[in-house]
Amino acid sequence: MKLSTKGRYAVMAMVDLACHYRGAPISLADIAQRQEISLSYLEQLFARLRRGGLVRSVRGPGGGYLPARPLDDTRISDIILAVDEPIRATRCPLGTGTGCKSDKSRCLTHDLWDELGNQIHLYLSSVSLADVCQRRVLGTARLAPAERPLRVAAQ
Amino acid sequence: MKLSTKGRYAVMAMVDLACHYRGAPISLADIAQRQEISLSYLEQLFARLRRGGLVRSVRGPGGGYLPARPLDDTRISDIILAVDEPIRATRCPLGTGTGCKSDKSRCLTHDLWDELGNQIHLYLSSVSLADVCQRRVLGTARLAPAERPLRVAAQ
DNA sequence: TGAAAGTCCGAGTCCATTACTCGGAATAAA
DNA sequence: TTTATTCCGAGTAATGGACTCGGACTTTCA
Repeated sequence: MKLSTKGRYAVMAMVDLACHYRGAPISLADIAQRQEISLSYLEQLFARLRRGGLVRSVRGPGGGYLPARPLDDTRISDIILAVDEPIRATRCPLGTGTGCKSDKSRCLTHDLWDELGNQIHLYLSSVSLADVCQRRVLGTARLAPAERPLRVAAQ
Repeated sequence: MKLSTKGRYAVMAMVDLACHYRGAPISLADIAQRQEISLSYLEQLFARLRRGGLVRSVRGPGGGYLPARPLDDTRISDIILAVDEPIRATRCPLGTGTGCKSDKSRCLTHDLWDELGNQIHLYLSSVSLADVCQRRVLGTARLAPAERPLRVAAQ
């Protein structure tokens, strides 16, 4: 789970789309203007989102993009995963369950990064587009841990 | 809280230092060899760690670095904060409590990133160097949330 | 039927950061 | 006084992120 501004742009755009969606497709030009993101860059992002099955597209005048799923069924983690490359294999391959490059002894910090990745994924998959549109975000941190609505993705 | 490979290198080095520390200073050359990080790069990282008060240095032959504090008192978040630049002010200034650039309506995703930053900091400040050295890392995720030892930094 | 509004696609550019290298100075132990 | 180390600043190569550009394709509507 990589965290770049690219992923943030994608989330901003998806949130904009979700919040303004009233049944008709929404054009990238609109989103570009509202969110102050360049149109061409948005095109790239939405190409990935479409391939990831998060949005549907309609071509021609009056066309644009629509959410492909119910808003409370699209999680923030889905968006970021669709847009960002899987982490690049540096010295210590984070995402992969495999051991580290130095075979001799297992990389001491490996478990740490693994677990951090889990935590991030856990949080981001507990928040849906609907949550963000309805400003139901900040509350989660304030709840007692037990009542926190963590819908963890199986996996 | 930025997450770069730079911060990961710093954590790897600090963990190496902590785990091998037996009272005598440890030279960067040793760490460089064990962790396969270039010596000069380590020098840069440790310059920051020293300025951040995380390590002490001893010059001359037999010299090197020592942890400045007890191992269970140095949290992973301290290391990353010491090494990484504060997040650069892009369109939506994450760390700052201020509003977003577009004054008209508050950036919809702002709270989300804020909260994610909290979550990351929360986790990384709940893990100490001692935890990593003694492989007490993976356990935390398995605990029920209530028993999770979250020592949140005041702030 | 054709112009216009939109998506689609690939290539290329610019820039900041990362991950280094290099050279040398300061310091302290042997 | 040699040598092992930290310290410091400057420079550099490579990488990836954040775009731009040009043009194709698709569909609506006048």
